[in-house]
Order: sequence, then structure tokens, then C-alpha cells
Amino acid sequence: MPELTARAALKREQILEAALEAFLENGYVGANMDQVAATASVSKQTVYKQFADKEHLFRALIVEISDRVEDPFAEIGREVAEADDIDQAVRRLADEFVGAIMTPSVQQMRRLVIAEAGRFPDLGQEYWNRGFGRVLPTLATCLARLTERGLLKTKDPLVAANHLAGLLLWIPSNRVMFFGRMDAVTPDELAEFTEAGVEAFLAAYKA
Amino acid sequence: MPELTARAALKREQILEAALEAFLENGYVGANMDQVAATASVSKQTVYKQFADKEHLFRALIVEISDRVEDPFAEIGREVAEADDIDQAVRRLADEFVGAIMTPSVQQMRRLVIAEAGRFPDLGQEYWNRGFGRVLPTLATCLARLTERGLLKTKDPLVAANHLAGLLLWIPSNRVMFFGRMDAVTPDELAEFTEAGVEAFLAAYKA
DNA sequence: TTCGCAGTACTAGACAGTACCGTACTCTTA
DNA sequence: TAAGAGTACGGTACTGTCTAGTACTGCGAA
Repeated sequence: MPELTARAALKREQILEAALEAFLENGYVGANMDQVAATASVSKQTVYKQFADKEHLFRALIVEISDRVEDPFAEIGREVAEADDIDQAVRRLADEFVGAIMTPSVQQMRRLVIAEAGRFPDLGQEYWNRGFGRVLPTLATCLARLTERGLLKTKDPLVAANHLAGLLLWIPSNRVMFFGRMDAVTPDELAEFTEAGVEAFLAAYKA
Repeated sequence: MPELTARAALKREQILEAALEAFLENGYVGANMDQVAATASVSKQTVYKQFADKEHLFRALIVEISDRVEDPFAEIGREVAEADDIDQAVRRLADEFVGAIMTPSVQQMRRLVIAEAGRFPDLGQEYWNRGFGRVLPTLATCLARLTERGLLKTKDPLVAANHLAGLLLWIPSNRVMFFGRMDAVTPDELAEFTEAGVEAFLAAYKA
């Protein structure tokens, strides 16, 4: 990546933001470069100066976004790992987890990446590795510590982390994916699903 | 639907088959009607005689496919519901379930429908209702019977069915969705995931 | 003056959908 | 059996539209 002037970097941000909107709405093939330039309040020349072509723009966007995935569980995971009330601890973990994942922006990106995984398999893998691939081990570390402290019994903490994710997210995530709308799951339902998932997880893994 | 001659019905099948291939490969926008006609060994005229336009073809395809989803669990569910060894019963159920869902054709359709759920939300819903929406209650009925017989303890069998699905499918399904290739999960891994999921389910729900 | 960019016009190609022609099959009538 | 009418279809060419990417012009800031 060559050095960019502050001005150019700003334009770049605008373009990426506009591209995100366009790709989310219409997919890779359906997105329109004229539209991207217009939404970014930038000329096409500027777009093509920063990104060689549509594909490069798309790839840069996915990488950029997946880099943004800050791991919000590093801190929470550490806290929860030292809690004494295991029911409350898992419930807290689950709430934070579901709250972070069942977000419009995350779900939309998820749908976009899945949609284009046939065209760009490497991007799907990259997004996975940088997204879930970073969060799950954090979760697992937390579960491992709780196991160490005798509050849980997990044979393989990473598997347990995946099971927690599956119990919590399978229903609402599928609903959002297939129905194409975030409001396919109401906050009340989400809370119910979460509670049911927590109970099942505790039943399976509480020491 | 007007009556079709045997001849026309055959053409229709050829077209749908070709369309399936094209849409799976390139998505809705990327699929090419010339290509569809060519693959079906049919003229464009014939395509447009049977289907008003690209959108109608796509909709017909999705409905057709989701109608084909025969419920293979009606029988197996009944058998398993009367089994005496609960570990073996759940394991059997899980194997059949995973075997039926983690299939190239099912996974590809799933990816296609999710990819186009933004453009055709009603189709996503339809596919869901006719696919999982039919299989899950069957599973739930089976779990309910096992609960009745004192082998499991499920508060809400439908929730339990969803939990079983989440435990079994979350990992491999995500892998396939994001990596865009079926071979993102080897049969060995799939067997491991299934076994781990069964154990977690039994730990949570065994009476 | 020079550089970067907005605005716009342009090029080349792709593709949905239509039109038309010639052929082959089917069904009717004698 | 034969002829003729109607119909489905393959093949192909065509139209209109859309869009990725390029080129050019003029303007405003350093």
C-alpha cells in the first residue's frame, strides 16, 4: 500500500463506505460503479485511481471490514472467566456474544460474504478467519478457565465454544439469513432464544 | 398452470435443470439466459414460452426444488421414537439428519437462497418453510415421544430440535457457506462434529 | 503554473427479451 | 393412406439497455 495523502485517504474511506452500501444492497454483480462514485461524492476517475477495478474494490472492502472486527470479548472473556456464579457468567457471556453478532452490520456482511463465496472463496475464508476465527478461541479460553476452576466440564473448550455459538445463533441467524431482513427476529424472541440456549449449554456443560 | 404436453413438460424439466446449474454457479444476476437455453439444448423462444422472464424462471425453480424436499424423517423419526437405547437412538437420528442436510445439493441451494434473500425475501421464507420448516417439527415430534417415554427431558421439543440442529450443523454448515466448497469439511471431520454434537445434546437433554 | 479531481462524454461488450424463418411433428379430415 | 392445417421448436439475428472502464475538459487549490 503506497503512502496516501490525508486527502486521498479520506476519499478512499468515502469510496469504501459507498461500496459497502452498494454491495450489500445488490451483491457483487449487481452493484454499480457509477452509483458507488455518486454515493461517495467522488468522480469515477478517483475511484479507479484508488482501486484498479471492481474486483479490487470488493476485495479491499472485505479485508478492510474484517480487519475492523475488534475482539470485544478479550475483556469480557477475562472478567467472566473469574466469576463465581457460573449461571450468571454464562448468561453474561451469551448476552454479549449474541448482542455482538446479531447486529445488522454483521449479519449483512455475513450474507454478502456467503453470497459471493462461490466467486471469491479466498475472501470467504479470510473473513471467517478474521471474524469468528478470532472470537471463538477467545470464548474457548474463557470456557477453559471456567473448567479449570471447576465450574464447567468441557473436554475440548473450542468445541464447547462452537456448541455455545450453535445453540445461541442457529435459530436467529438462519431466520435473518433466509428472510433477508433483520426484523425477522424481534428482540423479545432473541432474548428467548438466548435464554433457552444458555439453559441447554449449562445443562450440557455445567460441572 | 395450464396443461402441458409430455413434450413441453420434458423441455420444462431440461430448462429448470439448466437454470439450476446456472443460478448455482453465478447467482441470479450473473446467470445468463443464453447459457441456460444452450445447456438445456433448447431455444430461447422455448424458454420464454414456458417462463415469462428470468425472474419467473428463478421463482419457479426455487419453488420446484423446495417442493422436492421429501421429508425423510417421517419414517426414521417414528422408528427412533420407539427405540430403547436413547444414546443409539439420538446417534441414529443425528447421522440421518446430518447426512440429509450436509449434501452438496442442499448446501448449494441454501447458499443460493441466502444470497438472493435480499432480492427475493418471499422466496427465502418459502424455502425455509418448506425445507427446515417441515423437517424440524418431525424431529420435534420424535423428541417429544422420547420425552413421553421417559428417555429424554425436553421442556419444548421444538426448541430441543433446534438445539440439536444447531449443535450438529453450526460448524460444518458455516464452513461450507463461507468457504464456498463442500470439501471444506471432510467426512471424517463431519463424523467428529456429529459425535461431539450428539454427546452435548445427550448431556443436556438425557433424562 | 501545476496537480488533483469533478463532471461528463465515450467505447466496447454483455445481456434480457423479441422477431422471424424454416423444419418437424401432430392431429384432423377425407 | 394421404393431404393439409395448426403448432412447437431450433437457430439466429436484432434491439434496446446497462455498465465497466477510459478519455477529456475545465476548475479550484497549493
